[in-house]
Amino acid sequence: MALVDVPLASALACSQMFGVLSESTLARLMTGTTKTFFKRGSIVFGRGAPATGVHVVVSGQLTLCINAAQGGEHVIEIVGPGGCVGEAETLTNGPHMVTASAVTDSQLLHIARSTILAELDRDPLFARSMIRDLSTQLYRRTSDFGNVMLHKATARVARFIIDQLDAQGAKTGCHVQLPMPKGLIASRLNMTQEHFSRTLRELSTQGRIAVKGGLIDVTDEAGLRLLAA
Amino acid sequence: MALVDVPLASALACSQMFGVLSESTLARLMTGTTKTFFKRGSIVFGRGAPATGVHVVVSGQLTLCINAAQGGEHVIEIVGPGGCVGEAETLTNGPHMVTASAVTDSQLLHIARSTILAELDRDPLFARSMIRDLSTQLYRRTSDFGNVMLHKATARVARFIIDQLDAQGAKTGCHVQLPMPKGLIASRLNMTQEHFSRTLRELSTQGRIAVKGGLIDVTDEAGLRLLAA
DNA sequence: AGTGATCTTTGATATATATCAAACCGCGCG
DNA sequence: CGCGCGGTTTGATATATATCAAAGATCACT
Repeated sequence: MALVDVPLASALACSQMFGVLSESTLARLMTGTTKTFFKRGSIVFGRGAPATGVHVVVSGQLTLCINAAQGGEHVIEIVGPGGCVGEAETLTNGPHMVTASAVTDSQLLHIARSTILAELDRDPLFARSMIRDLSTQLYRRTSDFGNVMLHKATARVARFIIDQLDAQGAKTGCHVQLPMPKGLIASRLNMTQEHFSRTLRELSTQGRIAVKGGLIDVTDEAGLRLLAA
Repeated sequence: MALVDVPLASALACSQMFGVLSESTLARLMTGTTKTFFKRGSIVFGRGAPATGVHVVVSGQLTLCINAAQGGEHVIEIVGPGGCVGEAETLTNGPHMVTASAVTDSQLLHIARSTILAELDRDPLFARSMIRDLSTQLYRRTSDFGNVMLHKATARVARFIIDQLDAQGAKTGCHVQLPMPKGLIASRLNMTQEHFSRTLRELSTQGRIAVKGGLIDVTDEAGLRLLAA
């Protein structure tokens, strides 16, 4: 698990949001950027804290959890390399509504709020990039919301597997590697891990998938897609 | 229910998003703006349709619904005067994921996609305004999402009433006027209208509220806030 | 290889919420 | 005035999902 020490600029450049920016913009952004490292399980920022800026994931994985006063907590998003967290809070200057934590050891970049704001005013291209990023996130969040409201657990699980299949591409054939512990995925799908486990079993007795640990074999993709719709 | 025929510019200017813009920006935006009117129950845009631009609500009310293949449908947002819909889809150029329909007769403005895009490039202030709007929406959507995932129906109802109370301000004392038929509110809270009805009754036997038709009397605000947390 | 610690499965049970069916109400309209 | 109709309430029942408890599996680390 050795972490390659990627230079700041190229690390920024391979994220969705910052990849398209000009050299000079990147240079100015780097002024307010610091490298940070979080060990697996540690908290990047907590609910209620003021947003200090945007975090970019260079390596590792973060979860965004929303947590109730009474200890309950739910994963609402899983962010991998190239992803950003904290944009909305940084821009509205509201407190964080979610807690971000590192699922695995993670290398992040932190870009200070003031740097972001200054650069938004300076570079229209950056503003456009931010607009694109926010729109995409809003679109996805809305889609997730609808998915949870509208579909039953089985359908949500089917959809999740299909999404993973599409995301991991044809390179794996019909195998899907679950990107994190099942408990977290369950939470992301708004169900308990017990229920998730049972649902997986149900799908496999139906012959749609075969589960071996964190590896899922999709044996009836069409049927699964049907369930997911 | 006579609709006042407000001039375009002042209509635009009283929306959150466009209110801060300069005269000249507004003038250019108006070039691509048309007034539209939708009768109660009619559809402004449907799921799957390409986004043609942004709609601004001048008067009336819209619902944004997400609908399943199997006919199920859920309100995810209620938009009143001054609000905007369709930004995310217009900007990502993806198809609409939600269906917008008029709950009451509604006067809208439609600003064409190309006009929006052109003006974003031209006026940094407009870009900033858009960024603020998107961030706010993302923040709110996330909050709603968390609310649905994390809290039980009673808590969601309590929260809704509290939100309405805060929104309608001190001017009404502790009365809240429900902004639309209970069935739609129930859907917005991700529950059936029957369940909503029962929950309201439960809250009222607990002495926290008193319901008379669409008017709710908050008799124990503190207790309600506690439930909502 | 052994050994905790974490993750996962399984079973029994409780609870929240949906569904179906019918009655009820307020209200515009003939 | 009565009639019909959308919206609301109520009751009985079904289903989905959570909770609690314990056993089992997996995996990092010694």
